[in-house]
Amino acid sequence: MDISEVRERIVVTADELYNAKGIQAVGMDELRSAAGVSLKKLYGEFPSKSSIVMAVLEHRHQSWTQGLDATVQQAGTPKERLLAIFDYLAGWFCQDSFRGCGFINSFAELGAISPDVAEYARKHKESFQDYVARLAAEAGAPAYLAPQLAILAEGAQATAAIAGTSDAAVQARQAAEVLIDAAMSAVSPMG
Amino acid sequence: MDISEVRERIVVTADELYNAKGIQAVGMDELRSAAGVSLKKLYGEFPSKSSIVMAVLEHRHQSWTQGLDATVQQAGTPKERLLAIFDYLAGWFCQDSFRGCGFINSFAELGAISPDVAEYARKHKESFQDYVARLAAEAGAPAYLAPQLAILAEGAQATAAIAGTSDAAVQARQAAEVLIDAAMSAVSPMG
DNA sequence: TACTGTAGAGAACGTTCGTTCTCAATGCAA
DNA sequence: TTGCATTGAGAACGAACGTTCTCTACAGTA
Repeated sequence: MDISEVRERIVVTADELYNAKGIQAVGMDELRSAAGVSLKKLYGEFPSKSSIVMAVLEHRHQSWTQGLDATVQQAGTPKERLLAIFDYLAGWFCQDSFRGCGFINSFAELGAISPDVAEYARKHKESFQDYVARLAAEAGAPAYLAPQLAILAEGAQATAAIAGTSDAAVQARQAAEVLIDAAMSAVSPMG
Repeated sequence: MDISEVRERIVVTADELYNAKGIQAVGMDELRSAAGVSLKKLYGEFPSKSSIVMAVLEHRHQSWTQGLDATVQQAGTPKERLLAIFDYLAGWFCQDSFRGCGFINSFAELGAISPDVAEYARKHKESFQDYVARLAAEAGAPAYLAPQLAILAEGAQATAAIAGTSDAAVQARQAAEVLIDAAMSAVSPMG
C-alpha cells in the first residue's frame, strides 16, 4: 500500500465520518478502524487530530469546488451557468450522505475554539463568492448580483440540511432567476 | 434566590456560553462557575446536560422569535414588515456576541447524534418559515415568495457568521425587495 | 446547648478522548 | 539460522468529561 494512498484513505474516511456524525463525535479509534490502518500509521501520517481535520477541510474544498465547476461548465449561456449553481446544489441535497455544508458545520462545531478551522471556512466561502462573482461578471451583471446569489446558495444549504429535504434548491433557483433577470434588465433595460 | 430564578440563570448563562464556544466545548463545571450555582443545584434543576441543551434551545427560540416579531411590528406596510426581517438580522449581526444562528450551529454540532436537537432545530426553522409565510400572505404575495425570503434569511445568517461581517443582511434585504416586487407585480401586474 | 435537616464546595467515580508506548510478529540481509 | 529493523495490535497514560458522593457548615427548633 502506497504511502500517499494511506493518507488519502484516511482523509476520505475521515471526511465521511465527520460529515455523518460531526467532527467531535468521531474518535481517533473509530477513524482508525474505519480506515483500516493502525494507530501508529495514523499518527505517522498526521501529527494530530486537528491536522486531519484541516486535511479533510482541504479535501472538501477541492471536491466541492470541482463538482460545482463541472456542473457549471455543462451549462450553455452565462445565465444558465449562474443557475447551474443551484442544479449542483439540488443533486447534492438528494444524496443520502448530505448533512449540510461541511464548512458551515465545522465552523459551528470548532470555529469558536479553533482559529484555523474558522479561517479555512471563511476562505472557502470567500472562494465561492469569488467564483459566483466571476460567473456574474461574465454574464455582464452588476456587481451586487453575486453576493445575493451566494446568500441564496448558503441559505439553500442550511435549509436543506435542517429540513431534510431538497426543496430549497429548487426554491433558491427560482429566486435566483428572478434576481438575475432583475439585475440584467437594470443594466440593459432595452435588451 | 428563587427556584425558577436559578433555572433561568442557568439557562441564560448556558445560552451565552454555548453560543460563544460551542455546546460540546463547555463543560458542566464551567457552566456551574459561570452561573454561580453549585453542582448540586445544577443537577437539582436539570437531570442532565442534554436537558440543559434543550432548555437553551427553547430559550433561544423564544427570545429570537420575540425579537423578530418586535422589529416586524414596528414596520408600517406589509412589504415593510417582510423587509423588517432583514433589519432584525442586521441588528443581530452587529452584536459582538453574534456567532451565527444557534439552531444551525447546534444542528451542526449535535444533530447527527441527538434526534432531539435535530428535531428542535427543524421545528424552529419551520416556525420561522410559517411566520414569513404569514407575513407574505398578509402582503397578498403568492405562496412561493415566503420560502425564497426564508432562504435568503438563512443564507444571510450563515454568511454573516462565517465572514464575520454584517454585510449579508443588507445584501439579503436588497435581494428580498427585488423578489417581493417581482412576486407582487406577478399577482397584480396593473398595481 | 444539643439535634436535625439542608445546602454548598468540591472530591471522587467511571468513561472517553487524544496520544504514546509496549511487545510480539514479520520480512529481510548475512 | 541468526540478527535487526519495521510493523501492527492494542495496552496504557494523562486529561477532561458528565455525574454522583462525601463532608462540612450552618439554619431553625426545643
